[in-house]
Amino acid sequence: MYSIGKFSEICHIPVKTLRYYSDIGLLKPSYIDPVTNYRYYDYDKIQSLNKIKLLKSCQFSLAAIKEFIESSDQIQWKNILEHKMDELEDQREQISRQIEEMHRLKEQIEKDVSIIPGPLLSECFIESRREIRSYRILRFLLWSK
Amino acid sequence: MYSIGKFSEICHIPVKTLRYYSDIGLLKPSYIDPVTNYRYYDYDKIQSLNKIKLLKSCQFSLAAIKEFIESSDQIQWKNILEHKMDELEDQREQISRQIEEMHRLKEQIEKDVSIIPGPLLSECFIESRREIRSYRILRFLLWSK
DNA sequence: AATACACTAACGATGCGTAAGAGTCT
DNA sequence: TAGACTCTTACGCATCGTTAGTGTAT
Repeated sequence: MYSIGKFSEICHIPVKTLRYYSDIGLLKPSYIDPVTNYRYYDYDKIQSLNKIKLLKSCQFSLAAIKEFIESSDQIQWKNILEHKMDELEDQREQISRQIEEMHRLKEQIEKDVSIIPGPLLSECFIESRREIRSYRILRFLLWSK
Repeated sequence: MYSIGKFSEICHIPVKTLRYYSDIGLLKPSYIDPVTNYRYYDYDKIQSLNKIKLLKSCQFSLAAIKEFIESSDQIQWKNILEHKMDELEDQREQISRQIEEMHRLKEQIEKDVSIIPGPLLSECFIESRREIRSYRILRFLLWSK
């Protein structure tokens, strides 16, 4: 049985996090002293925590992780993993698009920092209801007060 | 001058968001009726909002966006963009790693769902202080109660 | 007795969504 | 006057970090 501090050390996880997991019922201590309320963790809680850390590293929410642990429906697992993988791939694509956008923006800014063109406001207005495409306008948006 | 509802429509942004931006001083209404507290927005606030949306789409926090708008130091901009791009690239890499991990995990689960090996607890313990590499153990962690 | 360790309670951060209840515009 | 619109206040979410004040183990 480890005190919360020892267990925290062993698992490389903040004490506060352990207390939080205890509070939300995600990882309950093996024993809680009824007098002092001190939390104590058994050896096999280490693997429970590892499971949580693994799922967290795959971006599952604590609520989802809790569900998984409580109901270990084997067929669900595959679906869940696949769904999460799709999500992650979407995220990756989106980030790629953001990076591209920033590249273009940076190039524009590097090319002529000094010139601040004044596009028609109506143009801005139109752009506001579509995707923003013109980097002349982008730059304007960024540099105008 | 647009009411908050009209402005929200024009800019395709929730009313609540506008109120929030107003509260934190990110996008102040052009005029606030001192009696009713109704917010009214001028035409040129559209571009201000576009600027915010652009920066938000690049994952800048509202606090950061506020700083940018308030202090338009031209040289800073390049650094900020570059720094943010690095951040985004790190994020993308991390997601890629997560996807890979999940692929392997899924394969393992598909290969033999029924077999739940029991690795030594000491092995788990060792793994807990390094990166988790063994997918035999991973699977164990996932499937054990 | 000193010191490290543990406890609870509560606020902070991020960016709004979602009521609830009341006043205002047209 | 009805109905749509707007206001403020406050809780909720996710995951802890960070005090603050107090009790406990060694």
